[in-house]
Amino acid sequence: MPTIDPTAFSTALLAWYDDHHRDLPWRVSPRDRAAGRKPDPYRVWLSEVMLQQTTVAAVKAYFETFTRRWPQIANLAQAPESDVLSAWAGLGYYARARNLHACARTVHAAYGDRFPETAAALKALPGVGDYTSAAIAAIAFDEPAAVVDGNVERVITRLIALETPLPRAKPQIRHQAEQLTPDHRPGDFAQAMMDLGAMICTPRRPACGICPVDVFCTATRTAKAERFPIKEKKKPIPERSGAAFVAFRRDGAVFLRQRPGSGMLGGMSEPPSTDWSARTDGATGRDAAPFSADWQQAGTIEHGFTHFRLTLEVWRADDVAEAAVGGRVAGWWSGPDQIDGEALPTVMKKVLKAATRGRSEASRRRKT
DNA sequence: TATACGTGGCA
DNA sequence: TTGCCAAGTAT
Repeated sequence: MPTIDPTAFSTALLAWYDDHHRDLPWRVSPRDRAAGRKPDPYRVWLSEVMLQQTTVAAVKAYFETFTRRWPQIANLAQAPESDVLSAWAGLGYYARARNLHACARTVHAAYGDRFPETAAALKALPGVGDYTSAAIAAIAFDEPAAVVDGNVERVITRLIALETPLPRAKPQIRHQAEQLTPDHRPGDFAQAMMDLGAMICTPRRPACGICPVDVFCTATRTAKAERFPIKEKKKPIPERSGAAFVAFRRDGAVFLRQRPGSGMLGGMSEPPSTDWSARTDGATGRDAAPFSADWQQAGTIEHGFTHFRLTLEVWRADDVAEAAVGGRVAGWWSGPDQIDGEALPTVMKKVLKAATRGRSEASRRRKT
C-alpha cells in the first residue's frame, strides 16, 4: 500500500480549503478562525446531529428554525419534547430529535450549559457517537480527533484504492484517517475533507481533474476513482401495508394520537392507524377502524422507508362527533390553526393530504 | 456484527 | 420507476 505524507497532504488540502470552502450557517470561516473566532459548540453539535445521514440542503432551513427559536442550549433544554419533535418533523430519523433533547437536558443540568470538550466525554452524550464526538471535539475544541464520515470514507478508499468492501473496510479507513489528521487546524482539516467529498471527490463523476490532492491519490492514477468505495451488496427491501383512519370533526379538526415513544416514528403524531405488517396479511379495510364512523375510501399512499416500502389504505370520515371516539382512543382534535404545529412525519402528511383531497371532493359533491 | 431507523433528490 | 445516496447512532 502506498504511503501518504501526512504533512504534505494536510498542507495541500488546507490551502485548497482556505480558497474554496463552503460558507455554511453553522461554520466559522477559516479566515475568521485564524483570527481567533471560535465556533459555538452548541451550533456545531446541533448542525452535526442534523447532518447525520441528511443532506446540507435539507438541514439549512431546520438549523435556521432551531437556532432562532432556541438560541442557546438552555432554551432547548427547557422546551417540551413535543415542541422539539414538531420542529424536527420532516427531517427524519426521529430518534435524533429525542436524543437531541435528552442531550440538551444533560448538558444543561449536569454540565452547567457547557459541552464537555473531549471526544471521549462527548461520546457519552445521547445521540453523539464516534463521528459526531470527533467532529465537535475537532471543530469546536481543536482536538486532533479523526473525523470519519461517509465523505472521508469515500476520499480515503480512493486515496489508497482500497479493494476491501464497506463496512469491513472501516478499521483500515479509520487507521488511515488517524494517520492523516494533523495537530494543527484539525477542525478545518475535518471540514476540508468533507468539502472535498462534497464538491470534488463526489460519489458519481468525481472531478479528479481539479482535485487539490490528486498527487496523493492511487485511484485516480490506476483506475477509475468512481469504483470506490466498494460496498457489500444490499438486501432487497420488503413491502408492508396497513390502513390509516382520518376523522374530521364538523369544524375541520382532525383526530390525532401520539405514537409510542420509541421505535418507528417514535413520539410523533399520526391519525389512528393499524400496525404495518407483511403485504399479504396487512390488516386493512374499515373493519380495522379504531372507532365507529361513516368511513369512506380515500385512496392509498405509498412511502419508502430505509428498510421497507409501505402502502397505506387511507380512510376518511366526515362530521365525526367527539362522542364517537368516546375515549376508545387516546388522542386529540387538531384544528386547522394547529395542524401545522403538529409533529407529523412526512408519511402522515401524505395520509392527511389524501384524506383532505377526498373530503374536499365529497364536500363539493354535496353542494352540487 | 447486523439491523432498525426517514426523507428528498438525482440518474 | 427504481435504486442509490447524504456529515450515523443505538442496540
